[in-house]
Amino acid sequence: MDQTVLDSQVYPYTTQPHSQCITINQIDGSSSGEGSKPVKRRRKRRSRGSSATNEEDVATIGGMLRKRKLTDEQMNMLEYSFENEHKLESGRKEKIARELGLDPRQVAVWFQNRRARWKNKKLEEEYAKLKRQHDTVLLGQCHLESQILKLTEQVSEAQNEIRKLSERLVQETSTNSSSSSLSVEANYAPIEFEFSPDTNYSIPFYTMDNNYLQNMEYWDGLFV
DNA sequence: TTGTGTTTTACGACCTCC
DNA sequence: GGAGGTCGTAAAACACAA
Repeated sequence: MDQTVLDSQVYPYTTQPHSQCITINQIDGSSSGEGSKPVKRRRKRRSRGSSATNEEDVATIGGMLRKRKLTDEQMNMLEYSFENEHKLESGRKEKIARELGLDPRQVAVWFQNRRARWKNKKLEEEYAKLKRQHDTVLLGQCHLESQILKLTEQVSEAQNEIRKLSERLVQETSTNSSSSSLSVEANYAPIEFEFSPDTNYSIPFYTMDNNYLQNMEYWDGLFV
C-alpha cells in the first residue's frame, strides 16, 4: 500500500496505550484522600485493536497500531447525515457505516463527538447573546442614572431659586406693609422662572400666588 | 526545530429509557 | 438488562509562533 494513502487514513496508535500511565482518578479511592465524594475510576484504556472489527481498522506500521483518521469524503457524508438528524438509531448507524466502509462503532463515536461540538457551539452562541442583552441593559441603566443626576441638579437649582425669591418676597412685604394697603398680588406680578435651557424635560413653572404664600411654611420645611 | 495550544478520534464511567 | 445517550478525558494529529 502506498505510504501516502496509508498516512492519510491511519495514524500511530501505540500498542502500549498510555492507559498504563493512567490518570488522575484512576487508582483506588484511598489515594485521593477526599472521603465523601465518590471517585470516578478510570479503567485501563483498551488497545485500539481490541475493539476493531476489520483489518483496515487496525493497520500496523513498524509495530505500532494506527488509528484511522476519516477521509474528507467520509467526513462530508457524516456531516451531511448529522445535519439531517443528530441522533443515530441503530439501523441508520449500520447503513452509514456500510456506505462509508467504517466500523459502526466509529460512526457512533463520531456522532457522539459531533453532538458534543454542536452543543458547545450552541452554548457559546447562547452566552454571546446573553452578554449582548446584559450589555444593553447596563447601557440603559447608565443612561437612566445620568438622567437622575441631571434632574437632581435641576431640582436643587430650583429649590435655591425658590428660597431666594421667598426671602425677597418676605422682606419686601414686611417693609411695605405699613405704608401700603395693596395686596401682594397688586404690587407684584406673578413671578415665573424656568430651568436651564438645555433641559429636555417638562418641569412645571412655579408661579408666585396666594397658594404659594400659604404654603411657604411647608416649603421652608422641605428646604432645611 | 520545538514548544504549545487546539482539534479529532476514541474510550470509560455513569445515566436514562424502554 | 441492554442500547444509546452525555460527560470528562487521553492521546494522536495538526497548526503556528518563536
